[in-house]
Amino acid sequence: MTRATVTRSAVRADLAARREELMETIRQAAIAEFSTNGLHGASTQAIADRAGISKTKLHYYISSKEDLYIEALRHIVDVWAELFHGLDMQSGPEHFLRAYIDRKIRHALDHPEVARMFTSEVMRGAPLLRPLWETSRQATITAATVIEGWIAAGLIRPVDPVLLQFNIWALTQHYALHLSEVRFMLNLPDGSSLDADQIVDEVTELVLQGLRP
Amino acid sequence: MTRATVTRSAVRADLAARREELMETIRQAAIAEFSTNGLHGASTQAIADRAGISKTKLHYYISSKEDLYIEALRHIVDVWAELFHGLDMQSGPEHFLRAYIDRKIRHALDHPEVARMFTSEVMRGAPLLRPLWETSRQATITAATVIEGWIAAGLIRPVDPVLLQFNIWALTQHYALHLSEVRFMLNLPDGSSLDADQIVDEVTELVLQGLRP
Amino acid sequence: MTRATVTRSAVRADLAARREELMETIRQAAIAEFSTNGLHGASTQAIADRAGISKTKLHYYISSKEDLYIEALRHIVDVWAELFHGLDMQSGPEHFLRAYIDRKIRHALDHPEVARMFTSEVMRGAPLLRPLWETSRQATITAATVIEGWIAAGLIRPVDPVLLQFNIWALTQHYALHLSEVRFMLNLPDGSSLDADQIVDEVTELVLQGLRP
Amino acid sequence: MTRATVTRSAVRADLAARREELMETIRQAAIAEFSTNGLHGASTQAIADRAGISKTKLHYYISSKEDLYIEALRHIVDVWAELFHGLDMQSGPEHFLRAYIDRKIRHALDHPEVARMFTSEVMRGAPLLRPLWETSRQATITAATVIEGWIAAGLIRPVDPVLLQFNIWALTQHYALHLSEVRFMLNLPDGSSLDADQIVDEVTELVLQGLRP
DNA sequence: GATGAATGAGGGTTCATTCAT
DNA sequence: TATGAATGAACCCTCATTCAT
Repeated sequence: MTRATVTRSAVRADLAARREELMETIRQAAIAEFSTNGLHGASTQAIADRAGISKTKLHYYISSKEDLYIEALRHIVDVWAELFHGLDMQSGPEHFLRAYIDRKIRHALDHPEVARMFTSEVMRGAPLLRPLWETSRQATITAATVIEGWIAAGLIRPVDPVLLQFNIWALTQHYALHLSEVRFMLNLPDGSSLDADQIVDEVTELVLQGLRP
Repeated sequence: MTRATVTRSAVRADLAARREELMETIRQAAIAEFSTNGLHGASTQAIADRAGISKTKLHYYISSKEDLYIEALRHIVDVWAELFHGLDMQSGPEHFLRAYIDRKIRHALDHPEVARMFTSEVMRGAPLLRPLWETSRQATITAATVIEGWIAAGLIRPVDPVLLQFNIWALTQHYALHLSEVRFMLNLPDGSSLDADQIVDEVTELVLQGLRP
Repeated sequence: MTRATVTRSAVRADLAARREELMETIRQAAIAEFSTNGLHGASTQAIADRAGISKTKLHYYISSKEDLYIEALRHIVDVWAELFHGLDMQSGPEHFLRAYIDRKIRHALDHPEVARMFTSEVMRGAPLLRPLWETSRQATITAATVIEGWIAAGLIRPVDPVLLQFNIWALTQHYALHLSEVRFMLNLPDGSSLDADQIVDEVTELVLQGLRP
Repeated sequence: MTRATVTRSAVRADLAARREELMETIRQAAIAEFSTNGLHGASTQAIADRAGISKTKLHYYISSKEDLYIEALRHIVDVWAELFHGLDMQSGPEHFLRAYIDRKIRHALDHPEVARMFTSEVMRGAPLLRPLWETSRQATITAATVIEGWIAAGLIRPVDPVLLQFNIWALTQHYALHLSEVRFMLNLPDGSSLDADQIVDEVTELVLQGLRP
């Protein structure tokens, strides 16, 4: 390799890194805006402002608002899938559910915009999320089978294995979605964060006790 | 009263009735649009279309989009308050929770747009809902006191009385908010309705079992 | 009819008239712009300026730029069809062609933008004109039959009856399309009009002599 | 000359050739786009796409869109001048006109974009073509003198010598400009080519017969 | 010579709202 | 009460062009 080649490829790598960094900034800004105002309610101007760039520059990096929206959804789905990679349902209901609920609630409270954007899309009827959902459906079915195994083994009482998943999902997402309501009812100041430990505890106990055979 | 007076006041009453009827149509249209696209994403044109009137006529009957939004929120809060008027917490946890969960889930599944618009506003930080929330906060506190009584009486195991309310809220709202997701995961057709009986059962059992002392 | 009814319907008629007048103004402005810059090159701002209204107002009266363009094309096709309603091919080639060429050239020179917008669309491949062309095709076929009759009767020499129509079309449109070129080559000032009489004469003679059996 | 010099100048010549080749590609792409959408309607992006290069690269090779447009016009004018270099009007009207019409129509049908771009500019009023037109005007005047000689010699009937040129121009350009219309009226498929022989024949006969003394 | 990044101006169109009758 | 007309601001996005390397 000549020195020029080295330099050039180094420059190229640098450009790619810069670009990726900016794309990440844009994605975060987009998720924040979309989670607050929805696809139609969010403006590219607001996203650009939040990302600290001009609207023109934003449009240089995305192909369209809808595309950015879809890309963000895809990102969310990927991140959630990754979040539970290490968890093993074979370890039994108690161990698994403790770990799952813990991880899920903490992640939701750390990134409430993510949960909100997702729910916002689902509330619209999920027209743009649907193409990305097949994997989730498979995962749901697989999990249902395992849960049925738990029931058969007498580890938990008989429940509908799919509705159980929805119920846990509801409990673990709720605090991120309704942060403003929870804060208001608890008389907490606006920017304050909730007591994640306590929420994890309460939800975990409710579920585990609720499933006891 | 002269005959003319009678006639005139009858006409006036008729007009008022017509007006109220139209306002109700507009409110429903507004809730449907706001629940789908949020405050910023919903257009007065779309609301007018849904209500079957012209945009100009819509604006003749409302003072502004935001005002219509607030009015709809107020309506939602009122309806929910009314929904639980007959329920008596003094009847004990089991009886009360069975009735509450049943009524709440069925109402949510019958009017999913209502739950969605509410959550949409909450996810935004509830800027316009806050002024209407004081009553709810009082109700939450009152309910917490009753729950603490249940705990003291050994009717349920010790839990945080406010988080319990949130958890129940989460479980009873979730199916209305995430209808499209639930349908997708269960492979149900698009317009289909869920099995309310089953959901009520599963949620009720989870909560009651989860609270057993 | 009550007086109020009279007044109201009079007002409505007035509004309709105003509207039609404005639509005509807009159409003329549109044809002028489209003939100069084509569909893509013309801006709604320029059309609005030419019509003496704001861009917003223009968009209140049209549904889209493309729609306005199509509407203008339709108008052109209709006007041309009407232009030759009175002419009777049964009167024989000489009489008919004299009248046709005369009317066509004068109309083209009086409304050169019309001919230009049409040719502009045809040069693009006529994607938006095509749906409006079926009638013209039928008319071309009908005319071809009559011309074949002329040939059979020995009134004109044998020619291809469709190409003859194109050739006449070419000769009668050319001066409107290429006004600027003709003016330049003849050293005429910019706004000047051509000697229609002379052009009609020269073209007529060329065609009639050219067809002599 | 040293060997290094040879090499260097060879490289330079190669570069120049490459450059000229690319410029030709760009010019063709430009003519195609300008002929379809006009100066304002054509985008440098579309031209770059058609030329198979990036927009940035295109702008590296041209100074501006308008300049490219002018350069293309100049090219067209030059090509047309060259096209008739070999033709000698002194050979008399029949021989000359047969050759001219033949060459003109075939060239137009082979390069319809060229004829279209030219007419597009003329229809706009030829603002950018005018500076390139002086030579054409001289040629027109010269040709008119020759034609007047033909008339004086009784070779053709008396006609206006300039309008005759326009009429021939009209007939020989028309089929290239209105290809889509001709195809439609003749029910020919979209990409099909016309029967050049027949068109040349028909136009030639019309003109020669039309000029017979 | 070549290329990714950037930009101010402008593209068509819709917005919530007000005006005029 | 009701409605067509009108509007300034904002919408998403593309434009021709320049910058920086």
